Amino acid sequence: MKADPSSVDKTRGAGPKPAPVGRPRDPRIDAAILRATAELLAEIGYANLTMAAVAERAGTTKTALYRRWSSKAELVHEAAFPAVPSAIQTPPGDFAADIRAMVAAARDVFTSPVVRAALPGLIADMAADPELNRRVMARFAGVFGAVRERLAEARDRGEARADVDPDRLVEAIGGATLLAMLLRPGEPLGDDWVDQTTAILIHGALA
Amino acid sequence: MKADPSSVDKTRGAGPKPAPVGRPRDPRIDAAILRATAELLAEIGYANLTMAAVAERAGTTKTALYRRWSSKAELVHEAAFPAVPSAIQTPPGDFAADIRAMVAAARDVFTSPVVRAALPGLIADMAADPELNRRVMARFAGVFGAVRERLAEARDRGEARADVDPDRLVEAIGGATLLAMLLRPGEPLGDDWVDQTTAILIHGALA
Amino acid sequence: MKADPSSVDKTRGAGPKPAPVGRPRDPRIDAAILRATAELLAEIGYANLTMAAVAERAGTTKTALYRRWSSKAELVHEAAFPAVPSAIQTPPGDFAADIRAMVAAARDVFTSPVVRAALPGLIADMAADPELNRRVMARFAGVFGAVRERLAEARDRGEARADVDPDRLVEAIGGATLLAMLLRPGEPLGDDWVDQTTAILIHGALA
Amino acid sequence: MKADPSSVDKTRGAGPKPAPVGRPRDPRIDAAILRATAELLAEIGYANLTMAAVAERAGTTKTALYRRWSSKAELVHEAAFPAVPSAIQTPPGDFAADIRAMVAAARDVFTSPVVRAALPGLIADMAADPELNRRVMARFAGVFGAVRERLAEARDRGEARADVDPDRLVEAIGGATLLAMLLRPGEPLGDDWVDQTTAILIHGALA
DNA sequence: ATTTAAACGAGACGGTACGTCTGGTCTTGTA
DNA sequence: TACAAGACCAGACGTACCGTCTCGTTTAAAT
Repeated sequence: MKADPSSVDKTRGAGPKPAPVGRPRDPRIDAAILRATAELLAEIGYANLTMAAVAERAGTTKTALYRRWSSKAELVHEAAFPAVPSAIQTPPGDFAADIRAMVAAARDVFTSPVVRAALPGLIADMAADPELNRRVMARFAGVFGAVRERLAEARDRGEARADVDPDRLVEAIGGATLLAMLLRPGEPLGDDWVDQTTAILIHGALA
Repeated sequence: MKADPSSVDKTRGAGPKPAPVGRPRDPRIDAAILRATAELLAEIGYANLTMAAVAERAGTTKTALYRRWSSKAELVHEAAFPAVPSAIQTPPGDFAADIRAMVAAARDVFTSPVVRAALPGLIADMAADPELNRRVMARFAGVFGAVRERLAEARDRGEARADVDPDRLVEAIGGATLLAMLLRPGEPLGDDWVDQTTAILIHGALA
Repeated sequence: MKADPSSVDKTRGAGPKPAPVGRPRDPRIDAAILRATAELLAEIGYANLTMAAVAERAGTTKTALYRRWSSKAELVHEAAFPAVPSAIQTPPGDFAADIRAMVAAARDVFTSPVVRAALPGLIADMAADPELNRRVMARFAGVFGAVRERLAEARDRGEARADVDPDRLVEAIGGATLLAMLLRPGEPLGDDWVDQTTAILIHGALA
Repeated sequence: MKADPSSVDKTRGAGPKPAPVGRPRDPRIDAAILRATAELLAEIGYANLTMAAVAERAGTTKTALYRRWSSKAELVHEAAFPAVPSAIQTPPGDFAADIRAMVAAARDVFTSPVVRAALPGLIADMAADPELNRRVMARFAGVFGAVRERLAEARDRGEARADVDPDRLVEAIGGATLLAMLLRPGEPLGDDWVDQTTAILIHGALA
């Protein structure tokens, strides 16, 4: 569905020369479109965002948008997740701190104004378009890998329970954050929320 | 937003008599619409479902739909959640069993074909419409209350940790299930998935 | 290509009852669209006329236009030729006067501001769409018949040459007028033009 | 409007030397474009002809087209009328034969497959663009002059009626042919058509 | 041999109209 | 009053084409 994969794998070493022919795309237009999309998402939300409005605010035209992204969903997911943190920013050696950092990181990503505005609509589009689903998920591959890695290290140190499946852990962290965001439209998730959620994920609900 | 509350609480005793005048609604039409909506959701998904198509399959017209539901979202959420289990179906006294039952119940609700097809679109609409959000959430009030109740009982018995916030627990259970459903389009969530998720929520990730 | 033939043959006696069901079309909208089209043709010409602009001026929407006419060309031909004179307005018995009347009538039709603006574009569309061609020509069937009739009468009286083919006569009258209109953008065709053209058609160029 | 007049009057002696510097144009490209335009006109018509398609078939690019012709209409009129006969091919001294030759010449020009396909669209564009109108008409200046000349000679010999205006005669000949072509899409105009039309223009319709 | 200026292939760009689709409302005639 | 049917408003959709512009490359003539 991607109109042009070049923006994804610009420097994919498929050959010695990609031989770019014809007028090159204006990178300022790419940036202006993404910025306009992010602004409009925060201002009017996903449902009210139109390609024409994005084009107008970016100072370009619909044609230029569709040359780069094949649909509103493709554009939005790139504008909403320009960079997903692929590494956990805490020193290793303390698994409890790792989990808290993961929860906080998930909270930070999901409650940014742009993501809050984009994600519900994106979820709907992803459910209807497997290819889009795959592409969005690819953005989070780094996070998933980092969780998996920290969990393996903690297990080696004897810090983590052996029966904890990394995918289940990701689902629990990400799912709790996602649902909390959806249930509290407009309200932030404070550090106390992070603490409470972390407590359950670390010690469980049982005494 | 509800066009007519009568289909929800037909005999709400607000007064002595609502004085029904004119031709009464044909209840077969209500049923046909809901059935057509559920079928189409499973077949073509939320985004491709149109009110006109629902009307056609139900053998009626758009007018009849809008007389009963004020919007596509209102119709779909009623077709997708005809009945949400409001009580936990396990005998009390075993909090671990309670949690597993909750996870399994969430899994059962979220992975039914109709809910799978409807929920992503509903999430998008709910994010844009607080009133709809409120109405859908009301359907789950019973579940939330049940979780809260069981947790309180378990805490009284000393079975549950005192610092477990019931809202966080609901978010973790529902969120993990929701995200798992979204991440595995078309694939079921088996009993092993329930077991693994339950393990984390009961004992936590730490050794 | 006609979106709905009902506006053409509203009372075609195909059966005892057409049984009109559903909300009927608002005839004021038909009139407003045709009026807006004629106005815009005269103001900005065929090429610059857009369906959206017609809809806006008519106080309605594009949907309503396309429900009635399947394309810009279909709409314009109906707006440009609301009524083509189907009879010659001179007393019979003088074939020279008949021809002059025909030339003057052709001049009147072709040099009206709306027809002047519409015809060039219509000619282009007709060449690309045989069905449209047929429909436009049908509007002139009455004129053609009238010419044929007057010619036959004149021949019976011995006034007209026996070898004059009626189709050739129509082509000469209409063609000369059409070309004169095309060659003089914006300029009128006066009575002297009618006299000169009539002279050739009556007496020929030879002495 | 002409992008570059060089293709029309390459050696216009406006100055001592135009001093052609830089890479000269490839004349094979001029030819290929005109041939591709003529072919596509005959195949898909004026409305469906796009500059991109012409470029592709000619094995070149849009840039090369616009370097030579400033618009689709400019290109088409040059492809459709590569050469208009500027003189009448009959021996002088017989005005009736002159007229028949003019009618036949008009028929030959207007019914060639390329002109048939191009003219309706050109008429539309000419009506909207006076400059284009002027340029196309200039191609027919020779024909007009020839008619005028023959008419003057015939009048001097006493063969032609004195009140015949040459412009009216041109309009009658050209107009009748144009309209006949438009009214018979795809059908040829035979010699009998020429005879019948000539008869009216020579002797008139009156007995 | 080098410079220069324009032609060339390729394709992005702004602009604009197209005809379609959907959501949700309104207006008929009939039951 | 419900109902079937379908017209209505409003507005986004994605496509297509026009004519311009900007690259990097090639080709001749002038230096």
